[in-house]
Amino acid sequence: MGRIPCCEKDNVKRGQWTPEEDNKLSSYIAQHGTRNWRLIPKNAGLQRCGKSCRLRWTNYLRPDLKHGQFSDSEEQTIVKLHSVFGNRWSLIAAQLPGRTDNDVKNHWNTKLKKKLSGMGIDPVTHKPFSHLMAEIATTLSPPQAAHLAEAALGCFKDEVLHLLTKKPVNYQGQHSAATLGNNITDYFNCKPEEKDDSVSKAIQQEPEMIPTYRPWDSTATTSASFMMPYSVFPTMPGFQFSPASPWSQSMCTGSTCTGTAMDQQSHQLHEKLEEENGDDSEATKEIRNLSNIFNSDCVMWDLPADDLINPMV
DNA sequence: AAAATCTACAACCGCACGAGA
DNA sequence: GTCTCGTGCGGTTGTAGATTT
Repeated sequence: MGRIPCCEKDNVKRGQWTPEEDNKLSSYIAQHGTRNWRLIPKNAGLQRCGKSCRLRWTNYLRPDLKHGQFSDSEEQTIVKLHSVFGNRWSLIAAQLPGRTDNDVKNHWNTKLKKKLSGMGIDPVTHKPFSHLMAEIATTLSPPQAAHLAEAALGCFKDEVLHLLTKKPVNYQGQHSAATLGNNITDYFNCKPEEKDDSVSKAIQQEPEMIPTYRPWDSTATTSASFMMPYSVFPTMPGFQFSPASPWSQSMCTGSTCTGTAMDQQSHQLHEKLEEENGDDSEATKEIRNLSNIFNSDCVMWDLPADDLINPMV
């Protein structure tokens, strides 16, 4: 025997709320409050389930709710808190005045999750994909690790193509990230039967390039040029993970991350970009944006307790 | 201009839990 | 202790509008 339903489903309206229904509900609650949701639709003259009324009120009609786009600081807060609490939307929303758990959840699922993925960060663990792969790879034999790397490459295909095509990489070096980018593009474009060899060839052709390339190097022009290699090829022979890419400064929780050194690198990168491209260039803005969103104080344990609107357990 | 696809967000569903009888 | 009820919560679905093809 299950629970009795909260209302008779045959007699209730479902779907979008009309302005008239909103008015009825709002004016009833203004007069009588929100006690006993089961009785509210009946007394307010609404053919709605009490639960539906409660959701409409809490997620949309409440006068203290904030409608509209999330600010950068709100997004930062969500990412910070999600890295600690996971999908505890109500906990996260409690720190954002005027936002509901539904708002936060929707924003996460539609925007922030993709944003993190596009930056090479696993939205579940908040670690760079490269760290996760490196961790997994330590338990695998070299052939298995190579297969894993290629499988991951396939997963990142869209993001990689976006990064590589959004801003043309313009670097005149034989051993460049751009060269690697071309090899990656070749990999995606080649026939399936050729793919087994293409990645390893790409790496073998540029073995000394990957560990020595630095984003603040004067030949670097875009974020795409250095984000890719570090995020996709950590398990490749001769490759050492560098925490220099913007997102790694805050989001990586591994032992390889050293905040002070990375702050300096980040600062150098900003200066370099501004010097080369101008303060308002798209590339500079993009780097600054990425760094600002996930700067070094973005981890939850760096948040001063006083900053929290509602105390956490 | 029309169809297809994508995006954002509102709404629903079912489960869990606490309070009170 | 247990049953019912009200509510909170997170996952999922539906859909309107925007964008792309």
